[in-house]
Amino acid sequence: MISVAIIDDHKILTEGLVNLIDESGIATVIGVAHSATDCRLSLGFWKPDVLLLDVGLPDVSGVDFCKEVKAQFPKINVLALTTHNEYAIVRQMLDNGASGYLVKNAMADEVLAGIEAVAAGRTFLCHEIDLLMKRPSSKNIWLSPRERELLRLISEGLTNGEIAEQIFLSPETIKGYRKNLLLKLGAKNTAVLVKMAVEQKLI
Amino acid sequence: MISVAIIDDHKILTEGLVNLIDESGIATVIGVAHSATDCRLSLGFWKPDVLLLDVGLPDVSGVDFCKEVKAQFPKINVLALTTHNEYAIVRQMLDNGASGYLVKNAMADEVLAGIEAVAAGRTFLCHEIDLLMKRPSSKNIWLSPRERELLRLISEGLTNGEIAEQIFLSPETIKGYRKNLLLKLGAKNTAVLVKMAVEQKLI
DNA sequence: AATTAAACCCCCCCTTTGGGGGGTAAGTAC
DNA sequence: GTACTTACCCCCCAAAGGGGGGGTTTAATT
Repeated sequence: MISVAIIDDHKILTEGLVNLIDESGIATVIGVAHSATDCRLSLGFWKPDVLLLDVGLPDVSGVDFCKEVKAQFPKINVLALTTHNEYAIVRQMLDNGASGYLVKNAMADEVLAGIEAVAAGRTFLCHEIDLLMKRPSSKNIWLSPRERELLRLISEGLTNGEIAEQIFLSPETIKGYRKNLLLKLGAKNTAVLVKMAVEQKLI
Repeated sequence: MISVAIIDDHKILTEGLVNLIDESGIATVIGVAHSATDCRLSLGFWKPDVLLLDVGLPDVSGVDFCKEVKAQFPKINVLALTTHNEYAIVRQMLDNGASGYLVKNAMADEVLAGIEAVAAGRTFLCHEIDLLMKRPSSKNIWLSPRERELLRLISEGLTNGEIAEQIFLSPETIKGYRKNLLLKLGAKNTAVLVKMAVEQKLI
């Protein structure tokens, strides 16, 4: 029997999930938390095989929390369960050690299949995310850490000069990054750049 | 007994909701749809007292769908149930005829209280949204239709000249709107303006 | 009926920033 | 060895944005 812990702030959803999993016969829910803080207190005690993790937690980002969990309990297999279907989020979760990724409108059987797969040490992506990750790479934008930092500063409204001051570079270098970001994202100008950054959760 | 229809693409959530409502004794679920298209086909037949409506539907915006439903079936009381906690979304839903608004991490009893209230013709906001709507109005930004249109065009990367051409105004007028938007949203420049627009769902 | 508020529209001047076009070069990961 | 990241530099001009100044129409409040 696979032991599962759930962390999600949507109480109605977790209730449904507990039912679904407990009645499946393949797994059993040994704990539910509604925030990362709650979870931290109990996780070491629960020691679940699989952790169903929402990305939109109220207190910390699920992306960061995944990293934290994997660092502390490498044996726990994290299965992301979220509404986000953006490449950047999936990619970050997987990079941070998640074993699988489900979108919340997935079918119930995909949840069970995902739990089984990650418990067995395999990776699992639900159908929608599998398609997403296999798209032509031109649509799946990935930025270097430095580029993400620049994009964040640009989105906050800093000018090239202000950014240069803040990260100790020449304004000309910042300009270079800016050009590159526009090119990479295919954005016409800063407005589109920022829109894409927020919409695609690049920052 | 209050009759309730649910429209939400998160299948696990709807299952939980059906249980919750049916077991409450105050209401009964007479139909579930996973998209607006599905719902349109059945709504006239179901004729529910209350429609639990998700805003993030896969096919159309819940905001638009609410308007559509209220136009066709004014007697159905729409209760929004969604993850969005942005002022602009709540405001639009209420303007489009919704009787209540719940965020998805609300407690189960708030869902039932909401159903009871809107079925009785009252309006209902869950605690979190009630607080949100009562914030000092400086934090709850509301734009005129024209301003929203301008903001949309700016976010799409059009220059003042291009916008002027498209909506048959002088570029100077566009400039005026731009200034006003920056002032109204307290944004330093276009980058911040666009970021706020996307994050606060103003467009 | 008069006032007010808000949305809506237009014009001037001026400075800073953004963005298009070229480059170069070190470090490191595959 | 070659591809990627990070880092830096030049010129040029169109656009954004800060500061003024006008004005109309429409709806609500007094």
